[in-house]
Amino acid sequence: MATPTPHSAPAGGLRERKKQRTHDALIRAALELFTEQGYEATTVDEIAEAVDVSQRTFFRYFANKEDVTFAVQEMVEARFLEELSARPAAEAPLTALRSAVTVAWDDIGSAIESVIPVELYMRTYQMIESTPALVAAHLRRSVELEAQLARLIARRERLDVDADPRPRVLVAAFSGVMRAAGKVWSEGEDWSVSSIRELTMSYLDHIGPAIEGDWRTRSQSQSQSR
Amino acid sequence: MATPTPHSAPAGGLRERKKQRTHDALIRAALELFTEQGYEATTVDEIAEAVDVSQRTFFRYFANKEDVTFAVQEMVEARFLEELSARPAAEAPLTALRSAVTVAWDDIGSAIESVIPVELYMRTYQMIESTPALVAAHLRRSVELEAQLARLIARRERLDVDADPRPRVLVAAFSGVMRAAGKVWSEGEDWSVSSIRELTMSYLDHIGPAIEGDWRTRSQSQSQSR
DNA sequence: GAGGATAATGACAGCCACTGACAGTTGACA
DNA sequence: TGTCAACTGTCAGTGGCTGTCATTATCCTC
Repeated sequence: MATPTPHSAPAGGLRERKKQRTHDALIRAALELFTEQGYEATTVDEIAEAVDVSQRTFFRYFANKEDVTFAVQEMVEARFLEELSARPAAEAPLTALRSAVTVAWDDIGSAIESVIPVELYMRTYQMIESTPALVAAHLRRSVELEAQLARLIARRERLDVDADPRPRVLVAAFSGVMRAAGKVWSEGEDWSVSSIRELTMSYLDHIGPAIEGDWRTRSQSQSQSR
Repeated sequence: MATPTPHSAPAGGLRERKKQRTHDALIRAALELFTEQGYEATTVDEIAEAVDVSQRTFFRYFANKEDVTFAVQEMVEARFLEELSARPAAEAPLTALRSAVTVAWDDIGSAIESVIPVELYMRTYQMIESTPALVAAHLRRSVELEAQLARLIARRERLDVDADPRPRVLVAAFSGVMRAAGKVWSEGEDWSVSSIRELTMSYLDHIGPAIEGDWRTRSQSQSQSR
């Protein structure tokens, strides 16, 4: 269903291209169905049928129902990691993380547009946050990402991840804050990219001050009422 | 299998006690089987059979296979929350969290001994950390706990969780650090309670300093090589 | 451009987690 | 002791996921 529209000539032979098309079509169909009628209410058979392949074929492309849900997310993460690696060594660790996030959000469109529209990605994100089974999967994936981040940060700072706990500690705090921002965004009403971008940034700004002890001298905090 | 040994007279009538016994027996059987032969390699039928009830009955006690895995964990968390609520208002937020953790670890025995030996709990913890499906579930549960913690902290500090991001940010960072410690412990060789207790404390000590920028002036860090 | 090697797919059977429905059993309590 | 309500077992069925094998489609070589 729907013309695949091969933008620029995709690499590889016919076999390769066909595979890519089925792969992307499965993602599109799955996310469309998930966001419309819910994750659990959608069966793998439905997805397969929408793309006109057998259920068995679906499982040859994706190890399980969860995997197809996070396929796009994975592309975004790859972009983020790439950007982080490219940050100048002079930047402080937290600053580098923050900058990489900024860049990742800024060109999310170009990173995924060949597969799905950004708007569907945003809707998917919201659906994930409101589906317990997917929240769990999302978190597990985050933890795996954290491990990579910690290694990257450690390398930048010429530290040994196993000998010095600081990279892991920083990354854990960073990720926690990112998740908190994502959750608040998903419960809000502004589903735009800029919205989550701004929210993320402001949350990151609190990471330092929030550790200190005397909160009774209320210094800042913008209203985040939902 | 095995005598249930009702220590002190458990409350309620016979029906109540019988239910409690089945409940605990299912947990024991499940954790024993999981830690011996692996989570995925153990079927619900096996667990039910070990306790001599039908599979259907298992699902009347636990919503799913995951739930039985975390039943004990839940008791420990309840203990932790209780302790946090009891901390004096004068303590700084992070200090209160840290103290509550200390206490929780200190009397973990008394909290769970009526159901399983601490040693089995420790083995279960390791199994969870090395089983992807359970890691995911564990994380989702952590997030739910975080929400409660944030509310508690906000109350202590007389803040509105929805208006001021700091409680959530602090708790996110705290939880991230706790998880990092738990993971490192599970990959190590010392399976004792004191071991994870110490590791947790030392990780928490890094939460402040790790945020700062200049890591090249290596100040501390004990060897955590595995 | 025919034909064999190889990769992708479909069809089918089967396992396991989980659920709904209904009937049988057992503890609670008048 | 009899009645009610709670608890349990049995059975049938759904959906995620896997192994196997025959079939189809692309690729590559001559």
